[in-house]
Amino acid sequence: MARKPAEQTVHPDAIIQAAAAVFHRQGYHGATMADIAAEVHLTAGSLYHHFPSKQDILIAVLDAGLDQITRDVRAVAAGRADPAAKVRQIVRAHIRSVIDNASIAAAVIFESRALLDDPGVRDRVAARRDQLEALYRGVIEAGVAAGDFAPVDVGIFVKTLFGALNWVSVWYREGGRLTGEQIADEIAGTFLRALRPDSEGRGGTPL
Amino acid sequence: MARKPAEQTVHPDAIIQAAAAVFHRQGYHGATMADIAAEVHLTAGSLYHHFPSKQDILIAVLDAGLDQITRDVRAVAAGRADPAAKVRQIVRAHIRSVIDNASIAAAVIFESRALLDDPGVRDRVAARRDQLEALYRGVIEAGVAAGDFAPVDVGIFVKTLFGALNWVSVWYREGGRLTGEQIADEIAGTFLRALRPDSEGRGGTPL
DNA sequence: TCTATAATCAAATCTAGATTTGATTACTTT
DNA sequence: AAAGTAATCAAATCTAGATTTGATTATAGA
Repeated sequence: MARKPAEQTVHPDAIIQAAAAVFHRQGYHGATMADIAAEVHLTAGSLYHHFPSKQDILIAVLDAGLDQITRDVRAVAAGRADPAAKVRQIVRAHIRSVIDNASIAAAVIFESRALLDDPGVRDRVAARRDQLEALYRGVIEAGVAAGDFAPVDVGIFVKTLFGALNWVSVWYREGGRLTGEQIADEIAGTFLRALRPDSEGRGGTPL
Repeated sequence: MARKPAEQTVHPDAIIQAAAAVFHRQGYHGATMADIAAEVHLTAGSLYHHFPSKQDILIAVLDAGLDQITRDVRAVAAGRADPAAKVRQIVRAHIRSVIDNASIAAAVIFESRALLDDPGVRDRVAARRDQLEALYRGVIEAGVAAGDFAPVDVGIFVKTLFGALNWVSVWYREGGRLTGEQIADEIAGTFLRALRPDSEGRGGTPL
């Protein structure tokens, strides 16, 4: 009783998307292979033809999410806009990423913990996160060094920014009061104001 | 083969603490009743003498966490310091709460999702979160109304602040470069700078 | 067309782990 | 000290759900 020829063959990416959606809805542990399979009209067993295990599906989801955001942020960081513009662009990119791929982003943020046991995987994901954080740090440091930004504690500032941006995936709802763009601008504004050099300017090149 | 008389009788709070620690380490679903029991030198079955189910233990953990932070924040919000001082105090209280009870705080932030199914519980926890958020909102709104703060979008601002503060529980490590107090001050500083009324002051009572 | 391979499915395995059960013993009360 | 209650334990239940297994069939390539 087998079925489904070529046109119905499922692409791995479709499974990743489907899994992310189910993880988002029910959490990694709350998601069964059958749930994920149903999303792409397969049976649980068939998933093993595409991925060796449930955990590997999660890993694929996380990789996809980190790939995407890292690519976007890296592009901004590498550009030659001034620091303030870069911060604005990064915030936009981050939020766009969180909103456009809400499920995958949520997985990166909330489900990485599910891999806490496997040290190999855990470390790889952690490393990728650190790498992303480093991009942010670079931009802020450059701004501080140039005197464009107030002399904040860059480590704390970046983590603060990260938390605020990631948290968007917790509360953002399609069709809410503001668009993603507006939210991004509002948040970017908040952090850019926080970075304005002190008016009681002593030190740093004045604007 | 039973044991352990009075002195070894376990207080429910001890179980809550122990469970929070295990949840923190392994996540709710990754934590077994045996793990939690071991933490307080009991066997899995004995836990049922104190809590009707694993889920009820999680609920108790979440309640404890929300109780604590809500109490602290409410005290600040109700006080009559000026808005800026209140913001600083709230940030301190929130971070102290996150750091002093890292496990419980992490549970509130990350494991609430484990209750997504049970609508009754989910809604109750959500309501308590909203209630906490409302306290923050009130303080910011008062400051904006008084002209002490720039006219930010309060809804977004509060969520941004929330995200930043909660995220501390993700990265904070005992014995790190900065103390909790220092971290709180740095973060409070960031948000207070973001709230400074525009220097190009038009409208609002100048400082 | 014949054959190998890929993609599926239904049904069987297997296991971890939550919850129950039935003692057992310590403490408290009378 | 007898009786009742609270707190434990070890061992048994039970079930969900990940993973395996053994067919089955469509499509591609020879």
